[in-house]
Amino acid sequence: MGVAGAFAHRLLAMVRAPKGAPKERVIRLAWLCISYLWGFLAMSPVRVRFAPSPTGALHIGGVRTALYNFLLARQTGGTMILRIEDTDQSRYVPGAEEYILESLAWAGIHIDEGVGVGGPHAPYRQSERKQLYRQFAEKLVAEGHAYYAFDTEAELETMRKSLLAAGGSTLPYGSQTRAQMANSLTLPSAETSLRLQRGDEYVIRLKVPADETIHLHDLIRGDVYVHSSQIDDKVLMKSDGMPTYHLANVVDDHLMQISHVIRGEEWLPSAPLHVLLYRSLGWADTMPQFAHLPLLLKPDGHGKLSKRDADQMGFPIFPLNWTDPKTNELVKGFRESGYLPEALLNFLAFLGWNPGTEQELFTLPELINAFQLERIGKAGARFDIQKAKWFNQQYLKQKSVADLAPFLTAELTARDRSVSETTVALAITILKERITFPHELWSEGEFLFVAPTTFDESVAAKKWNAEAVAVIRAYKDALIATEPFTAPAVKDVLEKTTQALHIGTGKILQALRLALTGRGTGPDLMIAMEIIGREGVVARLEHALKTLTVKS
RNA sequence: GGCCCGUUCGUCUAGGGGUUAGGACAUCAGAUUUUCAUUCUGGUAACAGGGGUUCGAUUCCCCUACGGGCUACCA
Repeated sequence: MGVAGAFAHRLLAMVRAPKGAPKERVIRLAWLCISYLWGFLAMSPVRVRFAPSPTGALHIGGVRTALYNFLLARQTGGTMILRIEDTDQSRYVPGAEEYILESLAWAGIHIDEGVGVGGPHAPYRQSERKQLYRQFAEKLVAEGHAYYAFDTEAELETMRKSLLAAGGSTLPYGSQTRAQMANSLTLPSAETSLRLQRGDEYVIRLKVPADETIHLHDLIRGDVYVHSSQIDDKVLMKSDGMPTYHLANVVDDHLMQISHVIRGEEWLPSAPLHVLLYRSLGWADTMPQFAHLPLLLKPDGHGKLSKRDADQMGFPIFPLNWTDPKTNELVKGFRESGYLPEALLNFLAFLGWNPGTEQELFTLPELINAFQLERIGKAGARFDIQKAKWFNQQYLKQKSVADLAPFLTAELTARDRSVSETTVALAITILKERITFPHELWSEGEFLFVAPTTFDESVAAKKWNAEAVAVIRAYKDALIATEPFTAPAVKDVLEKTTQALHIGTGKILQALRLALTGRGTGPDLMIAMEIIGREGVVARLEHALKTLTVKS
């Protein structure tokens, strides 16, 4: 619909345009048709997956990967699949899967099919698909594309060392070295079957061709070529009976009819291996398209953003709070730090992608509409929290008073304070323009409801002088009789008081603020006074006059 | 070390053979706000370097430098 509309619009614009010779126009028209036809083809429903492994908290780069997958799925009316890649039992972390599910739900990245929702290709947890992978691995062995290998870790280590000693650039296990190792290619077949029957530990390795250039077309990076001598005979099935990522990933993507593999750049080096696997399994013609995303880098640009950066850098990198089950250490999440999911998504979308226009604020539907894989950049993007904060502020500003009210009322009820709805609404109105996070409603606005117990020393030293004291003393007396006690009335009285004393209002305003709030800065003071109310204002002024002393 | 990918203001990026190299965040200054914040206006600020190709290169090609990724029976 959107595409058709845009097409019609441009067509119309072109026909109307007086510019260009007729012939030129025809060419341009043809071009336009071709490009939109291409666009339609690219818009055909897509099946994409987000496939994290439950080894800890999902980090923010993973959320971005999920987001890009999701955007493409929604844009094309396609399907977003969640697959859990839990083939490494030793790295499994309890709670991680639930964490992933909850994070995606919070972010608004909806899963159509997969863990948590089910679907036609269930199960979606790789540990539960174990038997499937074995079948394909055995098939590869039977067809000569893979082989059994019996080498122990120690033997592999020895090989590695000897290669290194020889000045080796050769892979530890590949076409150059496999002939010297203990595997079904070198051992007599009787020996192989004996070992297999006996229950010796073994792995299944892919037999990578010796001399071939493997081509890979990446939607983001273009054509990538890797020589097969650079790829080692990767383990497909581990000795514990589990597949490695490479096998499980390719098998599942094929079986689940994935059309686009959108994942981090760290997978680019093994992508040619995956191409080889698709070929060996006879699935070359239905191989998905690849798009390898630029990485999210640490703020200093050195290294990819990692879990360790979380609290060292002073900003979250996990979507939600995460308590490490081993260390019991709590790491704060974006949600708990006050980031709004729509702001985080908007920020994340722009880390490595942009629409090519000058619009920066995008709702989710707008992102879905504007997103294009082709417009994803190639270079790694540093993670800069400043911009995330700005996005958050923008989205927070758009929130209604009703949306924000709970943040304030929760704090108030926690303190057994009951405040009228209109007062809360008034407080939010003056506070919301100044804050970046919802919790700042309280940190910035607490004084509206609770009298200050301390005063900012530096402000007092600068602003609390004889003039201020004179004005505040007179003002306090005048306020006792002020009726009604509203912002305009209170302002009027203040102006009259200062005029009578021949002192500029501006000169004493900060002292007044200090007396009322304990601080030198804050929201509109007159409205604040209305919220505090006559009784509170007078009491606070009296307290301040007693407590603060004029320093000469 | 080897292989792969990359490099436009401090950061995210637009652009692309001839542009005053555009925007946003951050920063600085001014205006508004009788304070601060918000808002508005303006400023500082970038094509990594060297060779080609070309009338012309930031844009295309090569090399170098730098950065990143991978190099596990981890994903």
